[in-house]
Amino acid sequence: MSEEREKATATLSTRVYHRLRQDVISGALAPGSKLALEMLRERYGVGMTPLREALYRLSATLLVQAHDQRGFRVAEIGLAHFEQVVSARERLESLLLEDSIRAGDDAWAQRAARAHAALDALPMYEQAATGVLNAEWQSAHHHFHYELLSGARHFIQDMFHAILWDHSARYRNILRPEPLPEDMLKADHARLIGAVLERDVEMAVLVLRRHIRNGSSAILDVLRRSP
Amino acid sequence: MSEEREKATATLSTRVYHRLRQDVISGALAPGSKLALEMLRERYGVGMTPLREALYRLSATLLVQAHDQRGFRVAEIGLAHFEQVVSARERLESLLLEDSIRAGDDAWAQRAARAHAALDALPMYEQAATGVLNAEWQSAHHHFHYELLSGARHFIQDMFHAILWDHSARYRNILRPEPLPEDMLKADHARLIGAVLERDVEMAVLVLRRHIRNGSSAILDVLRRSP
DNA sequence: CCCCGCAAAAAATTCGAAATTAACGACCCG
DNA sequence: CGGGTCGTTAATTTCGAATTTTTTGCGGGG
Repeated sequence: MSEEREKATATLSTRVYHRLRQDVISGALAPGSKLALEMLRERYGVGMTPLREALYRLSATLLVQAHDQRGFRVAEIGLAHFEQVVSARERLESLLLEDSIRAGDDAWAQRAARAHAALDALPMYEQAATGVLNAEWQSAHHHFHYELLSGARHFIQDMFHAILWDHSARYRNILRPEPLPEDMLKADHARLIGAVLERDVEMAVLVLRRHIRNGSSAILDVLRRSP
Repeated sequence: MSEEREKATATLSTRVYHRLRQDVISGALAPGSKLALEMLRERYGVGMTPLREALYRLSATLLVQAHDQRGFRVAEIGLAHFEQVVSARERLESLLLEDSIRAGDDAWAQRAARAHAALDALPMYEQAATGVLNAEWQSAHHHFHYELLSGARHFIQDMFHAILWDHSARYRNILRPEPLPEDMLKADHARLIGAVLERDVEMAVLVLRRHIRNGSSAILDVLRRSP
């Protein structure tokens, strides 16, 4: 696919950007920690130039902060910040879902349905007990939500959504909240795709808002317990 | 001010970023045009490194597009794109204004009132006939709208708003639509600050939405006439 | 004892050129 | 005559070192 070709022709700058982004989101690079250039150069095995280019690109998503003449730091996490991420996601995703349902054609609805089927078939946790998320499930989950909101193309708002999603994922990865009951998520997703296929905007938006809030509440608990 | 100090310690990368951004917004660098690195290096009198860093930062705001292994281009303009910018602005600014009025304290309301007074005192056009916008007025206009929406601090949404504002300004600068009647804008601004001081969310949001639509309609006309 | 200023060290920034990749055009072959 | 291939040229990307700036540690007043 086009992804393959893009990877083949990707510059070092772009490849480092993706690895760096992943390391910030996963928590491998801790919030607030200094991003010493020499250390990163070693870590990713590249020169100064692509490294700095990647860091500046990431700084535009607020996952890292750039300070003139004093380098880069991983963005801090905190209750106030996360509340804003959740609130912005709830608002933005509601609007995008509404637009999608109104403007999306049948091909879109089918893509969403397929994404739901794929997600539904996967187990959420590696082993039921541990509460460790299954990487495949995470990817399918992201894809499902992405397809849901992609019925109407929104150049800019899609970018905003991607940024907010990354920030959310970071909090989940770092704070490792109480795992959610798999049944509840499955039910949410089923209701979501159901409402979408019936073109029931009101229901779909309601379910999505609750889905976002439910998924955030355990993280908010952790943040409120230990600031 | 802190601005002064920041300028003093700003890196070349940051200074080039601001100049590049201004040149894209003003239209000095035409939509769709190729950003040849050698040409830009000459134009801004800097080396490759800060230039590329600035270009990547701008690419994160969608004002320029980066293509791996084939350089950078200024983003295209078009009707569909502008409609999305306007729609996103209307939605986002409504939400931010609502939050501002609810959460903003008296100090905020006073800042907004001062910004309005400063704006109201300035003439909108250089000379009434030409329809050329007064640069001072533009800056005061931006500042007024920024203050209006800054009653509640929103790290991420504020960034989104800044991006949308830049895109809007670019269309205005490039397409040079029929100038708006100065009286109408003055009336909009007066109603806005009035509603804010009375903490009338419903009225303020209504006026703001119409203000955005009114300001966009002449630009939409130009886009619809000549794609 | 703390604060200020002054080196020395460390870190970030920037440059110019080398290495890599895409774009262009002439040439050959079907 | 059209389509594809191979040089050649032009452009982008990358590196390593030089430059500039911040940080750190130390000694001398206040």
